[in-house]
Amino acid sequence: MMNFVEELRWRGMLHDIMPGTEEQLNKGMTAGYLGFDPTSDSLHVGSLAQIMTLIHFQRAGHKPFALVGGATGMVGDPSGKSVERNLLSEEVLNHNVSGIEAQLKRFLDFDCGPTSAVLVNNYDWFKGISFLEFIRDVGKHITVNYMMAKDSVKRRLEGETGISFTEFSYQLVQGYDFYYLWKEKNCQLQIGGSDQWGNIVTGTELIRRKDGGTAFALTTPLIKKSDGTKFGKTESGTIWLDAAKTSPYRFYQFWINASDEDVKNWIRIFTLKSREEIEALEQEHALAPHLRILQKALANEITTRVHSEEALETAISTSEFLFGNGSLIFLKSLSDVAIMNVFEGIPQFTITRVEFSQGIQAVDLLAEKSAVFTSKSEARKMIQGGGVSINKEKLGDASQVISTADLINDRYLVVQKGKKNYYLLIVG
RNA sequence: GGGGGGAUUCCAGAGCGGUCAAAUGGGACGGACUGUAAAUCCGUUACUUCGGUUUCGAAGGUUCGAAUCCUUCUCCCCCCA
Repeated sequence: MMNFVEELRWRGMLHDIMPGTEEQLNKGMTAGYLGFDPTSDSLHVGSLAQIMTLIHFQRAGHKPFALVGGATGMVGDPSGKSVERNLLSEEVLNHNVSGIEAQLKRFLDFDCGPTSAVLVNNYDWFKGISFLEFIRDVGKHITVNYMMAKDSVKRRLEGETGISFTEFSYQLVQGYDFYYLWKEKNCQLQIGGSDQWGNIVTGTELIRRKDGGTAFALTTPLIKKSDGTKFGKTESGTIWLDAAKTSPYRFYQFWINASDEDVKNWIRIFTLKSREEIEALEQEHALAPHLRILQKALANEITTRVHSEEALETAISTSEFLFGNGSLIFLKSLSDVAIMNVFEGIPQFTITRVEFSQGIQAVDLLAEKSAVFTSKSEARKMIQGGGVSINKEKLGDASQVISTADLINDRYLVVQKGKKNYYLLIVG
């Protein structure tokens, strides 16, 4: 059985750990939990690091609880926030909780005997607790002085905007989660991101003061990018785990585009590859960096885990088609639905078949019938500059006539403005 | 209230009667190179049926001809009260 803490340590996934935690884990199977915030109906690549932590936890022979914050989500965690958050409606929250639960089920093993993962929603135990009960049974054990000393609270007290009682009490609510799971499920460890340390410690403190019990804490570092920008975001937005929000192709591209510097950290965090495997890959990568061996290894494993083997293959062939010398044969082999998938998020224009049937000059097609270009001269200039391709073939002449014979699957035309700007023209 | 300066094509900023669709720099976009990177180099950067057409704060005027001269208006900035 592997040593969980040691595993996190070499992967660079350990930020802070409470004394005694490692000893407890080495004693034998320990139950631990990690909470997910239902601020959206899907998890994103940022949450993926937490999921990986739980996967390692289970692989190390421990019992993971994945908690979805149906209750805490109603309150709002002030950690890392400089202003008061907007409350989500119950309806949205329920929707988000079920979306996240469905995703979490993919990653952990829920049927493997004693170390089976368990999914819990803190709303289940909070819904029965009255306000008076809570402030008598929980609030009594923690002083306001203690709560105010927390960084997340302190910063808000010093700031201009202040903090509502609701967000102020958040740490108690999360602290009670830990107490409840400790008491009812023998859950002795809470894992979280480094910003959660304060909240977790309130939990261990509550367990100590209320029942004289011992519980442990472990946090993972914030994932950084070498260029200083935020991890998990691109120009086009957050990278979600939900295929409907971020297509597997985009997801795959996100990892493929990792810089050499970042990929060395990320491959440790987001894959289950062993130290030896990773070091071997790194050596191979160093010999031929342009092959992007590390990025590919990372993207392949993670796309398969989050989506599927088939999704990965489509993502690879899509990437080859769009960036490499991928051929039209790939596109021609796809169904209409699959084509729409490949071109998801790419500007599309529809042209009537009548207009198209007698043939159309390239300039008119691109500037008049579609909005690839805003004017004909612009289109003409770029064609002359060698910057426009139709169906992967460079357009040599602006007056070239495009007709039905050029269509892919008798419906589509793939237009490229420069290398990276794709447009899909659909003849309908 | 008095005096002065300015408004130019995405931005900054030249031009001061024809040779100006307007220098130059930046940005953006394309090409080459490359690792779907950075740097570098090259090109494009009002519209067009390639004949022309509409642009230089707005409206008028002078002139064969105006971004450039005159008048009025609008808006900015500075100095003195």
